[in-house]
Amino acid sequence: MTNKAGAVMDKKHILIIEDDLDISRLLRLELEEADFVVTHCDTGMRGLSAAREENPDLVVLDLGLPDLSGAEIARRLRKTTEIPIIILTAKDDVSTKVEMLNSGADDYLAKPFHSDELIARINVQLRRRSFGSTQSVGPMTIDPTRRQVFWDESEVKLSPREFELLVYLCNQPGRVYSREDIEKNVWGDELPPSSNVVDVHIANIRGKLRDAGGYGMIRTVRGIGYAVKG
Amino acid sequence: MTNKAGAVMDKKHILIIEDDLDISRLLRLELEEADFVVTHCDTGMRGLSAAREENPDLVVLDLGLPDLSGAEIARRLRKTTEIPIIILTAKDDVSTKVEMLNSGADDYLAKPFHSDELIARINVQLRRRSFGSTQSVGPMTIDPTRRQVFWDESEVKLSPREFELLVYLCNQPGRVYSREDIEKNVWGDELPPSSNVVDVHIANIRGKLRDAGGYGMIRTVRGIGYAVKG
DNA sequence: GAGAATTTTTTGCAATTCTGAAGATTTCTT
DNA sequence: AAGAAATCTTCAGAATTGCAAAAAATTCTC
Repeated sequence: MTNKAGAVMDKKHILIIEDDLDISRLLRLELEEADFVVTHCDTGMRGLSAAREENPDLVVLDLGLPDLSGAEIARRLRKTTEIPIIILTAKDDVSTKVEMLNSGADDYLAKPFHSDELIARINVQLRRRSFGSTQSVGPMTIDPTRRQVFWDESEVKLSPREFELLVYLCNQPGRVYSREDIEKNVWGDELPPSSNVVDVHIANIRGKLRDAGGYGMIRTVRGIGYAVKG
Repeated sequence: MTNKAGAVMDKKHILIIEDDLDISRLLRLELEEADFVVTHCDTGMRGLSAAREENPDLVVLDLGLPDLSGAEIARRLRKTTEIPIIILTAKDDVSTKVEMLNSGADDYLAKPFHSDELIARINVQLRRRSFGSTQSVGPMTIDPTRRQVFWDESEVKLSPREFELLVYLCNQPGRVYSREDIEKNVWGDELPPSSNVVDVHIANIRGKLRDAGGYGMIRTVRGIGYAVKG
């Protein structure tokens, strides 16, 4: 998944529920290669609790697990969440497909499959959901689709520029962005040569975060620019 | 374009873009059997304009049309709408699949296919996007089949545009939709560059909701657009 | 085709946000 | 510790954006 300059994009988390270790190991490699974070469970029960606890962005579910049927898992996942589910299986008959899709699965891929296709289908599902899931930096949470920032539970209301600036800095928490970088990416190309807009906005963001109880989230790097805690 | 106020509209509308008449005729039968309303176009250009005018709920797109490539059609559809697209084709190679899915298609089915599977996959797409039956956002209830909105128990009478706009915002409660998104998806055809129709309609909806006792349902996000509480 | 309802555009106003300058403060260097 | 450089704070005018009311245009209904 490529990344345009300025966009917040953390890695998506995929949960694999699969009892065949050879396949799961291979899948993990392929998906990590494609820049996903991967968790693996080898039974349905463990998968269900993992889905609840880790809140993945998508579940890849193998049919034919030892403890629970795939349809059962899909239905129980659907009851509590809307996490997209992609079924993976050796069975390729229409009735199974239809049953699974009606049980709440979002896609169905028969083995043997090509990992490029799986990745493309994963991306389709992720594309459809919230365009950027919430990102957390310490106790601060940024939700790009809602355009909201929270410190712990309380909302920090930012102006449009302030929001974009903070999102930009959170692109890579810890990384120091120069004023030049910030001006180019948050303001565009045309700013007067000696303007302190960036500084002023940083100060305003700090002020608003402080009102909500947040200290020391943005670090000044003298002579260079700013960075958020990483 | 959209249905007139009061018209019963519970059947979903599918647009088939397919140049092979045998297949399209068969598809129409199967889909109508499954209780969909079906429109058919035999070229890409006609398909694109039909998609714009008729605002279907889903597009079934055949690859290998005489005038435009499937990827081109998918991309152009995606530019203006979020209508789900299912690709239908004789080609079954991975690279084509990946290309199409990356072009904005939501699913891909290789011929020969079983119509039950196609219908199941259509339902998966529709399930995600629209609320078949009534949907509630807080004390507000939307009944798409009756085209009615309620605040608690009392009906809020909205004009067609107002209704469409509210339904669009309720697609993903909480998500901020830009004015551009809203214009493209609710109005479709290009509006004059500096029109504030969206704002005016939002104001009208707010007014009508307020008359029924509903406050703060639509949030303004300065510089971007609007979102319903979620 | 007249009148009503709806949609769109226009206009003016109010509120928010952005910006640049100037002075105060902090940090760094020697 | 003093001087220099960088950064922070403050604030008022400018620019942008959203809102409301009403007029104009369009569409629908009878």
